[in-house]
Amino acid sequence: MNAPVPHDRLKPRALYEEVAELLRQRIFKGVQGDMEPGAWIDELKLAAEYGISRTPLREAIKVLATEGLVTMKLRRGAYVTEVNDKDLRDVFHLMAVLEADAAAAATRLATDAQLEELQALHLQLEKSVKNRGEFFAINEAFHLKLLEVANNRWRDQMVADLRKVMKLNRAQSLLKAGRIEESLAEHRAIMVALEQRDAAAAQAAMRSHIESGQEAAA
Amino acid sequence: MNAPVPHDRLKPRALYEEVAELLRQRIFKGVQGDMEPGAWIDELKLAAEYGISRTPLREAIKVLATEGLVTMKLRRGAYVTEVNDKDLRDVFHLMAVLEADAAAAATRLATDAQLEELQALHLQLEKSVKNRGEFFAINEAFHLKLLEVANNRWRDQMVADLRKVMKLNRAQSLLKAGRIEESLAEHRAIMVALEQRDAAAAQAAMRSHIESGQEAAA
DNA sequence: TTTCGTAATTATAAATTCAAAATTCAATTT
DNA sequence: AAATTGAATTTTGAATTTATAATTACGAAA
Repeated sequence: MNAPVPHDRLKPRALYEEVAELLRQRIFKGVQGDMEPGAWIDELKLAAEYGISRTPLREAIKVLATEGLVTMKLRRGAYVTEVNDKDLRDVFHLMAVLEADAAAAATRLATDAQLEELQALHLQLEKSVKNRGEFFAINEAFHLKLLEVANNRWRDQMVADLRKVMKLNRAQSLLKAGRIEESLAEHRAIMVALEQRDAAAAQAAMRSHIESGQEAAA
Repeated sequence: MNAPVPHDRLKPRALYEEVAELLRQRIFKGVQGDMEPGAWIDELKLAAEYGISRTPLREAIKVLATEGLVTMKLRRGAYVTEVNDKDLRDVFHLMAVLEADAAAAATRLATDAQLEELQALHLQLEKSVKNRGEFFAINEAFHLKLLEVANNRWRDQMVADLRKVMKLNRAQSLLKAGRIEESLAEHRAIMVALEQRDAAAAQAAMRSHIESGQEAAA
């Protein structure tokens, strides 16, 4: 009856999404040989390697193309877009601009309850200094919450795209010692500005927070 | 066997790109009945209508999904994202933030030659007040040139995506009389700030310029 | 020897086919 | 009569096949 499935796998996400994620990692981790910046993408080879057909692979490639990670040439295929240090700086800069704008918007839009939620997350963050993994998780939750309060789904999408690039590239966990305390201090400044509903201060604090993170990652 | 030859010549772009553009227009022009916000997308029907197979159609849908115009549900298909007035305001706001940032960056990065190019475009703009179509074309060229000078391809891509939404939605050509003169004055302010290499002034001028355009389009 | 043209090879784009999942409708049971 | 389960239909997701375009190589002619 039900013949044993040769390779049964839990598939929560769509296959092309999965593949897109794998490709992003290969691009940014820089698997030497193939998938390095400027290299043409061999559809057949990759499809064979992942054990899938070309269809979901091509769908994934098109998604990456709209994200700017690969460049498509008509009837020629796709090649990995070159992502150098300048690109990374540019991405960080946009992240700073967008999140700073979100912080400013949040000073106007946040309800008292939402401010308390942010405050609660901040307190959790203060308490998780020892646990690095937890710190990063809560940190991300804080930023996501702030974006939610700022209430602009188009900005959310943009930040998410930028985050994909940043998160995969490098570091993030390579933060030097002392950076966590710095980061906490910056978060405190952001919280103060939010609670005083000082848009300019919140914007400035968030911007310098992200730019500090950039330096720490370099 | 069946050789109806639906489309004969002139295919400069990829089919899925073409289809993506058609779908964008249908979404924003608001073809009543199908493709209105919230409506599920019938792949078979659309593919038949355009005389293509489902493959390029689905590729186009995925592109639109990463642009935020449609939302994909796993194993359920895609539906047209709802784009209401708030969305439009949000998009305009982000446009203002990003272009203002570009203007600020341009004050630092522009070479003298580039400033002259911008000045030349601005003069063309001044001279095209009578011809509305020409005015919009040169205006767009000016903004694109500024982005080029600001030199951040990730921002370019974001602005391009936002522009797609704005351009298709409506208005833009529905500018009320007198708006052109206003717009010119704002452009003059931007040019002055650029030539004085005053980042803050350029940023503020561009931001108010875009926000004025928003009001005019409302 | 070099250049232009044509043919062959290779890879991508699109269409068709196949499979899997979800929704709907009907039937049976409580 | 209502609710739940199961089967059938509909629709999406993936694989395979077919067609088309581009590049390269080979040959002939200048």
